[in-house]
Amino acid sequence: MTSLILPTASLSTTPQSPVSSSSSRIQHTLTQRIHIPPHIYKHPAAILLELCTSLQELHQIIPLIIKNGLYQEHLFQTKLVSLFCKYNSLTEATRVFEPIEDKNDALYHTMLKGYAQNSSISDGFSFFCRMVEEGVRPVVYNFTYLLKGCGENNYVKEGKEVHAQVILNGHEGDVYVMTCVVNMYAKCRLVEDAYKVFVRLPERDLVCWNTIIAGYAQNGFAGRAIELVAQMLSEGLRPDPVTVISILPAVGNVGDLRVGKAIHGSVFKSGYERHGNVATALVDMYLKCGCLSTGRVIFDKMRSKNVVSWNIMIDGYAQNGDYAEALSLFDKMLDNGFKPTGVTVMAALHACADSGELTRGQFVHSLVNELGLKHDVSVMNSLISMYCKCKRVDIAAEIFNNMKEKTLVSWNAMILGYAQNGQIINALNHFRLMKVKNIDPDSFTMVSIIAAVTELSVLRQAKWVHGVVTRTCLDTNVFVKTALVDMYAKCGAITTARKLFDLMNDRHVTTWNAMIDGYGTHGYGTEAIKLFKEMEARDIKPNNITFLCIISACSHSGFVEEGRQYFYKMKHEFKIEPTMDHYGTMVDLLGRSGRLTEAWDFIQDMPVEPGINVFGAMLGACKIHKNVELAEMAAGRLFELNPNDGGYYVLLANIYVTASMWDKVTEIRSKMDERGIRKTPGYSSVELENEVHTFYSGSSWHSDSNKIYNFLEILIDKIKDAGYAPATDLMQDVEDDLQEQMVSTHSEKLAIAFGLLNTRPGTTIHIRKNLRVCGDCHNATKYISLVENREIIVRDLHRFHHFKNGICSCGDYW
DNA sequence: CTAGGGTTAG
Repeated sequence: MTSLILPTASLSTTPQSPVSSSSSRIQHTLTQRIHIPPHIYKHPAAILLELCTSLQELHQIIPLIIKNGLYQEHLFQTKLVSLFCKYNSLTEATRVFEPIEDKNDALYHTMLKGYAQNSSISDGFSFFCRMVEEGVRPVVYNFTYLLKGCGENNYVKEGKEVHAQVILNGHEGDVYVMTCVVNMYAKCRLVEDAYKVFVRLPERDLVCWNTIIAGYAQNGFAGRAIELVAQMLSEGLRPDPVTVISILPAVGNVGDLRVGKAIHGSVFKSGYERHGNVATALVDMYLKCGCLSTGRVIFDKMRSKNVVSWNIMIDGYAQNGDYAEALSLFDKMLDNGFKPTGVTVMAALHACADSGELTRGQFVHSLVNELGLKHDVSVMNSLISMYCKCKRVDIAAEIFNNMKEKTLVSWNAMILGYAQNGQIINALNHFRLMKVKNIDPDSFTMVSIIAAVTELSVLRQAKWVHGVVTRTCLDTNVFVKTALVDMYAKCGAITTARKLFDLMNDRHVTTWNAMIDGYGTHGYGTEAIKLFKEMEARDIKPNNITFLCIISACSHSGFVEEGRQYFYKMKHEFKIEPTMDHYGTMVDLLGRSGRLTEAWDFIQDMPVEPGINVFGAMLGACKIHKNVELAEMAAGRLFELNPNDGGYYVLLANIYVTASMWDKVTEIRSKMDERGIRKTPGYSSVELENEVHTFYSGSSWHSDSNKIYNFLEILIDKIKDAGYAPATDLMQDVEDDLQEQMVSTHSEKLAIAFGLLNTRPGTTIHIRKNLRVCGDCHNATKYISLVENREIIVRDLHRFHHFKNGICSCGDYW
């Protein structure tokens, strides 16, 4: 970095010594003034250079220059340096530049421009220093290149240095270079410093006003930018298209439709709406303000749409969830012969991902290769996300592994993909791999990792990830903290979750949702309602998820009236349209409490076609309350919608079992055999010493199998003495004692026995089950918690059961 | 060589 420091002493004296003392310099100055004869500047080679458009063409022209003996001419040398710089070939430019013996000022200035625009900032600075040392006096526009480079690369220290040099060289009053200084500070996010320079300018023209306005707009100070536009108007300056294009994105970002419309009006009056980029900026503003149709009208009217206009429109639809329209517009863009850019492809992939359109996603993927966007990391990251969202983590992983240049975003996309597709081990392994490769995680990484651990629901891992978050200082991020609250709640540590929640001073709606849902799934309905009321008291606006959580919490606690009120409140007070999940939860609320006909009527009154989850909730309620008639009706509709889910067949069969309708049971079982539908095998897992042990019903593969079965036998005798009666009414043609033996080896019981055997007395046992806990196991676990004096927390498919002193937090209501 | 400001984004 020291090479970037400018030679202040020699420079500051430059204004006082207009001509360098070196004698060769005097000669150079003289040659510069030599008149260039027309046979040189009108030579066909000179004209060809003027028309040159690419590096290849330039290479073809050079032999012509040499053949005609023009290579030594200053005009050609300068032009060659300039063109090589323009086509990004700095090595060739220096190859022309260095051997020249009598370099004139123009040559130095050209070379400097090349370094400043195409190379690293330090190269630009080094060359500047060299130029000064070799006696060339810097001219004012030399500083503009350097300032631009500082701004683009966030080089604050160097930028300030150039600012000082500009003043030392007496250019303080030059509005051109001072505008560059203003721009440099604004680009370095020091917009207040930019403003200080701006206000001290002796004269302020439209361009420098535009610069400071854009500066505030780009740094997130939309209001201030709008204010400055007003001030500019009051000083008698009329905005031009650049002013409009600078201010509109800021207006869009804050969603100030009123100001946006006012600008639209003035644009219309001045006739700027014919300016393609102004129209594009207007479309963008309307889309960001959520006015899709207005944006579309302007877009459709545009005569000269460019790629950016298409990109904005496509992305606007994708962002607003209208994936079909986004993709149809993408097709239209291709039909109109536009070449998609990386941004287009990312918007299209976003639409494919969120609508699960794998086939179209793969089509876009093929375009990526055709368009030569394979080396655009952002595009590749979008491909990874698309494949993950479309559940093809395998393809995503292949892309990820083949990427030469991975960014943090690539890692985040891959880890999130693994976490969301249940590949927890892969997610954690990639997190470890990141560390090996010395890539520091950010808040996005941590949210994904926390989600993965939440899926595991192992308290030990939860504490580990919490530790990582603290050590990496990412525990200040709201999203990370919210994920932690959710994680602790889902790991059964509801008290820890609440402690973290209370420690937060910057909660997001999702934070409240996580906590309310945590209470709900643990059966703490009263706490959930209390929290909702606190939200209201603090004027925090609930969203549709909040209502889903609170109604579900009411359902789990049997608060039917309260649940109904929240549903009403959501629709009428908060004007939130219920989703299918809300309807499902309402059916669950009514059905669970025994109001079966009411639940059925609720389904009939739904304004939309009921989905699978709605009939699923109905069927579940029929199982609890033993209603065969309604169960058959719900199941009929359910099998029409989803004929291949084994779980619902088993549920109906069990309803028949309870009603002793054995012929119906046989009928269902043979139907399942016919259609090749199988029940998901149930399993329970328990964590021990950093290892997760999984048990299936009646399984004996565990190395401690004998010990577990012996212990379980003693345990069941013990709870029988306490009053436990095993369920023996589950099958028709099986003897009671055999049935008892079958239920006694359910996976939950094996996992609990294993947990008790391997933990110290008094330790809480955490069990995870992939299905809903069965009635007999629920009953047995209550007794076990009593006789063993242990707290047992079972997380099943839908909720948590906290067993303590012979009772369960669900109040036998699940 | 002969200067300064603007639009889309995971």
